[in-house]
Amino acid sequence: MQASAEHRGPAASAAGDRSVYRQADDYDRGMPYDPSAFPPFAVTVDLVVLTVRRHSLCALAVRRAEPPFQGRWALPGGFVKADEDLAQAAARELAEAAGLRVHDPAQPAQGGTAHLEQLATYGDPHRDPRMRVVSVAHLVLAPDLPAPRPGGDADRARWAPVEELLQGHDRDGEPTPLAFDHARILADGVERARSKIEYSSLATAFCPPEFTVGELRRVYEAVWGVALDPRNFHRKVTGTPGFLVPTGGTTTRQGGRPAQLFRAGGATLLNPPMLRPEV
Amino acid sequence: MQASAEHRGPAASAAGDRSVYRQADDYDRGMPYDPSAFPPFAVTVDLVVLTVRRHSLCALAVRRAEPPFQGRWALPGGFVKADEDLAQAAARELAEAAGLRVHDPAQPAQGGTAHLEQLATYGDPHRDPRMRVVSVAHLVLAPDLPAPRPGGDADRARWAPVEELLQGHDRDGEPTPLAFDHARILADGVERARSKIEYSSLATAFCPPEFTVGELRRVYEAVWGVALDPRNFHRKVTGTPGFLVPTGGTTTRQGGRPAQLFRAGGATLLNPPMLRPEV
DNA sequence: TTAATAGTGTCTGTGAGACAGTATCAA
DNA sequence: TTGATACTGTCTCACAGACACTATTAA
Repeated sequence: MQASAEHRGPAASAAGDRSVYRQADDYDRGMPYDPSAFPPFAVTVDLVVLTVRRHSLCALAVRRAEPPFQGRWALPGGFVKADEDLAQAAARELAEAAGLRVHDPAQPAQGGTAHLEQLATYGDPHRDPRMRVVSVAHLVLAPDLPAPRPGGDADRARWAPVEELLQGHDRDGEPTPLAFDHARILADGVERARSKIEYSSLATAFCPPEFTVGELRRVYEAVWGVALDPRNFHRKVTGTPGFLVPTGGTTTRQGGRPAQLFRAGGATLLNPPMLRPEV
Repeated sequence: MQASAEHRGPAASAAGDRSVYRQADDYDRGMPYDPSAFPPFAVTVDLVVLTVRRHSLCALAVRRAEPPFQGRWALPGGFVKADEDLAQAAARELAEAAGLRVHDPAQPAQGGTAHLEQLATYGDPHRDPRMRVVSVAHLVLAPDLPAPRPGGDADRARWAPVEELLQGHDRDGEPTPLAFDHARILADGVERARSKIEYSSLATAFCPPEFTVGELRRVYEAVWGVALDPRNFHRKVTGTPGFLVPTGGTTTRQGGRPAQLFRAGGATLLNPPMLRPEV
C-alpha cells in the first residue's frame, strides 16, 4: 500500500527555486513549446475513506515512513500517473491502500464495493514543504470490512474515529495530529458525507449488501452523531419509493424480533430528504 | 484579459513523450530529488461565471485566438502561478477576464462583488490535445454588470445564455460549441448553482446591493427556468430569519406599487430550504 | 380608468416529530 | 419470565401550494 505522495523522497524544493523556470506568460505569448515554460506541479490524489465501525464514523489513516511528518498519521494517497484520469488514480490508490473496489457509478451499491466521488482540490503553495503539490482529494464511503486489515501491516494503517483524527489526539490523550493539511481535507470529507446522506441514498454505501432498517438507522446515527427515533425512521425509509427493496429474507443478527432484509433500491436522490435533527 | 490556459502556445505534446520522464515510483522509493521524477502537469483554473441578464441565466464565454479550437468559444481561465493559491489564481483570472472583485467570504454579498467557490477538477489525460493539463474549475456568481463590457473587446468575450452554450448553437442555429470539455464544466457549474440557491442565500449574489423581493424572485425563476408564485415566494423569503434585511427604502423601478428594498442578511444557510418546483 | 407589481390572509394537504402500543425473537 | 429489537398507528404542528383579496404606483 502507499501513503500520500507527499510522504517520500528527499526534502529538496522545486517551487522555491523559480528562477530556473520560464514564466507561464511566455507560453501564453506563443513562444516555442518547452516543458519548463509553465510552473511545474506534482498532482496527487488523497483519499478520505470513511466507514462505520462499532457505532462510530471512522477514517482510514496510514503512518508516514519518511520525512517530513515522519511517523505521523496521514490520509492514503499517491501520484497521478501520466496516462491516468483522476478518478482512475483514486480507484487505484484505494485498491492499493484498502483492497477496496469501486461501484459502477451507474448501479446502486453492490456488495463489498465502495462509493467514490471527487471531494475538492487543495493547492496551497506551501502545503508540502518540499515542492508544489496539488492534491485532488476524493471521498470514499465503504462498508465495514471484517477481514481485509489494510495491507496486512496493521501498524502502518488503521481505522480511527474521525473525532480522534480531527482533534489531534486519541482517547488516552496521546497526540495523533494528521500530516500536512489532511485534517482540513478529512473535515471537508466528513462534512460532505454528513450532508450527502440527507438527500441521497448514499448511506447504503456504508452497509453490507443486505441490511435491516435498524442497521441503516445506526449508520445515520453514527455519521451524524445523533439518536434517531426508530419508529419515525422506519416509517420514513420504507415509505420513500426506490430507497429500499425487500429481499424477502430476515435476520436476527441484531437480537430481538427478526428484521426484514433490504437491498439498496434504484433511487439515488431522496425527495423529501432525510432531516438531520438539531436544526 | 486571458482565455483558458489551453488556448495558447504551439501544439507540441509533452504527455505524449513520456519516455523522457522517470516514473513517479522512483520518487516513491526515495531516490534523490529530480524535478522530472514525477509526471509533469500544467495546472490551470477555469471559470464558470454566471449572471442573470434579461430574465435568463448567462455565462461568460471568451473566443479562442489560437489553436486548438481556434475561433471557438471557451470558458475564461489561465495558469496557476508558482506562488499562488488556487482561489487566488481564480480571483486574479476573474479580475482580468471580467473586471470583477470577489466577496470577502466572511461577509454576505457586498455591492458589485462576486461570490467565488471551487467547483471541481478536470484531469482527463486527453482533455487538452497538446499536453497534460489539470484544470481546477471555479464557480462565480455575479450581479448583472451594466457597464463593464468584459475587456472592452466585445468581440472576444460575451455573456451567452447557458442553454445556448450547452446546446452548442445559438437561437439562429449557428453552431457555437465550447472548446475542450468546457461544456461539461459549464453544465456542472450550472447544476451546482441551481441546487445551491435552494438551501443557501447565494441567490442574492446575482442581485445588486439593494434589491426587491420581486427582483430576487426573478433570479430564482431565471436560474431554475420556472415560474414561482409571487405571493408564496414573498411570504417565504420575508419569513426566513436572517435572509433579507430591509433597508427602509423603496423603489418603483419594476413598475407598479413601490416595493421595499432589502440587503442580503447574515444567514448563509436557509432552513427550511427554498423548494424547487416540478418534484 | 387600466395595467402592472407589491403585499396580506386563508384554506388544505403533506409530512416530520412525539409517543402509545403490539409482535417476535434470545437468554 | 425479562429484555431486546421490529413494526404499526395516531395525534399535532409546521409549512408549502393554491388562490382570493387589497394597496399603490404609472400611463
